Amino acid sequence: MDTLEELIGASAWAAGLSAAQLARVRADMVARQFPAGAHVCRRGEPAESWLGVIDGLLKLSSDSPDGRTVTFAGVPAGAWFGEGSLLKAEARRYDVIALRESRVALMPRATFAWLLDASIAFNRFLLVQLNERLGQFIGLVEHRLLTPEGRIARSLATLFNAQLYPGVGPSFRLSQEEIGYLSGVSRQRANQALRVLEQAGLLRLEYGGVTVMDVEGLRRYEG
DNA sequence: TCATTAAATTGTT
DNA sequence: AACAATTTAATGA
Repeated sequence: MDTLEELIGASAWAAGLSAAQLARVRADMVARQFPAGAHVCRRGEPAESWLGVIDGLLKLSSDSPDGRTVTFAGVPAGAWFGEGSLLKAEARRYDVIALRESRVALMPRATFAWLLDASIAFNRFLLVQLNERLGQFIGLVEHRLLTPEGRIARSLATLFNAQLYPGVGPSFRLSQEEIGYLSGVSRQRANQALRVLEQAGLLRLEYGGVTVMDVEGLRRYEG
């Protein structure tokens, strides 16, 4: 995607809005560009907006006290996130970092709150979104118990969640280094594990990307 | 269109 | 972490 307008057009929640509602949403939102490695949000910051990814790839992560980085989720283009902190009026619970150069759309909290009151379609969208995320986080609990193959399979399966990330097709531009960041393994180990998964017929590796052949297989993979 | 070069990514230790 | 090999993208003749 190239523009804020395109992102809105591709978003399920926008389809249910009236022309007038859409007009206000468009007027209130802004887009910002972040270079690779930059913080989009910092943990502990007050959450002032709902975020959508126009282009690029973000990760939601947190640094534990002992210095280890735990990644909760990768967020590809077309996805929206951050509703949890807005709904509870609390500080951001995680860091948001651009894994590659990315463009992000920001909806001010006031607009978000207004949509919540004004649109049933918007509420429905958030309900599904929150439910899908709950599923993701339940899966996260056992993430550390899995082999590197299992972790990567799990991370990819969540990234190819059609409900949360409608912009992600079967083949996706994603380097092995990025897969490593999302899965919590080194690039070297990611490279090794990815080829095991390819041998198992679950995905196909290409230069600079992957094609997922069997999402369910990845989700169920136990290594 | 082809050749050259730089940058990105992968494969391996 | 470092290094070599491979692929892609960009450039200019």
